[in-house]
Amino acid sequence: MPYTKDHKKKTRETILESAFKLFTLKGFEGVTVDDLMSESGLTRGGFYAHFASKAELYSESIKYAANNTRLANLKPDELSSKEWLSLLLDEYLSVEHVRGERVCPLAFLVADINIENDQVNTAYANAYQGMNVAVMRYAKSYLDCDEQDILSVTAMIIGAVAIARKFKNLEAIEAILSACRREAGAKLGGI
Amino acid sequence: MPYTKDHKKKTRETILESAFKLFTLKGFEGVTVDDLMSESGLTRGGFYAHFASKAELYSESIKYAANNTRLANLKPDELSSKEWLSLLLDEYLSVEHVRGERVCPLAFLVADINIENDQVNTAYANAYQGMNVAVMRYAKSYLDCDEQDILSVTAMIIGAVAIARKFKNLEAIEAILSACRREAGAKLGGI
DNA sequence: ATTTATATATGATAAAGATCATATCTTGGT
DNA sequence: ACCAAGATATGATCTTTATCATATATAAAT
Repeated sequence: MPYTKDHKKKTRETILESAFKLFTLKGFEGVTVDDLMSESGLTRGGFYAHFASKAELYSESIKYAANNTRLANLKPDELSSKEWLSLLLDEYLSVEHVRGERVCPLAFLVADINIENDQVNTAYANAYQGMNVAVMRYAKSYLDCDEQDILSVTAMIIGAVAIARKFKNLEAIEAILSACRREAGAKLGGI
Repeated sequence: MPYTKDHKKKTRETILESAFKLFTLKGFEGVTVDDLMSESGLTRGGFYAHFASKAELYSESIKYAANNTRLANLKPDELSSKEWLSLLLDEYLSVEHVRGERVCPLAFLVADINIENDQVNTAYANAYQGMNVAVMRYAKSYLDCDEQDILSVTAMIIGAVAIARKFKNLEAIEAILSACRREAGAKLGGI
């Protein structure tokens, strides 16, 4: 038995992290298998030992990222509901997020266009639903709101970040972000 | 002088329309020059007589579409401000829109990923600003609102449509659309 | 009808990139 | 130290596609 027991699993996760980073920044077609493996310190040869195809990696990386956000994995009671939501909005609607320093696939891949690929779209749709469930849970704890309120907030913040990325002008970016920060905060009980 | 005077201009517009349709449905990388020209009833040969590159066509098609929407070109007084905005929201947040039967490039191309291409991003950013100016003009006529209100509404409806496209389930699509329809209507003075 | 500038089509080129077949390396167990 | 299973690298292959060079078609003006 060569290599340590979970060496391959570790490598797989390294690739998933590279994939998440590169795909969110450049999109499915903007990244080659060579790029992905270089980013992981490897070469293209081993790739197919880990994933059946580039498309499979793409959808897996969305799932992986959705399950590994800091905010989704806080210890219970580490933050109050209001603090959690407030932090979410602050981080989501930040210039750093738009610049890609830490990213959410929902905003970055919202229209990366492999529309025909069910696997990918389903991964996206599930991640979006997951986000709404999380937000809803926190919001319900102190606010009288329904599912529609939450959907409209998440659509807005995802839209805001995706749109803001198109701008080079920092003022324009900040205008979009702060507008949506204000509205989303108001909608979530004045946070 | 062969061909009628504006034959080439007409052809150019035909290509722009095909480009708009195909790019919005399939994204930049999802469409080949052959596809574009076939859709226009032509072949790839003539393409470079009209556009310097595929990327140039892409940004031109965004501009073209932004200037040729029905709602942007209504005769003055054909609709009241409230009617105009209400129609915008209804059409924007419709299942038909999500299905691609008539599309807005802002929602469909929001993250089509040629991030590095300034020409393309600038065309997008300008189209977005144009949309906000139009919405603002109508809203201001009967409502006390600021630029932030408008930005948050446009970010929301663009985000909603882009996200909804990822879903196959009609109920999920309608849930997102109607949630945002309600919020956007409320934000714009209860339309 | 012929000419000819203009527009379009056909075929070639060349590069990129996903995937695969084969070779080589790694390291836990002996 | 050595072996072998497991992991990774190297070097094709084959397809797709943007772009270009060249040939052909079109129709306004004569």
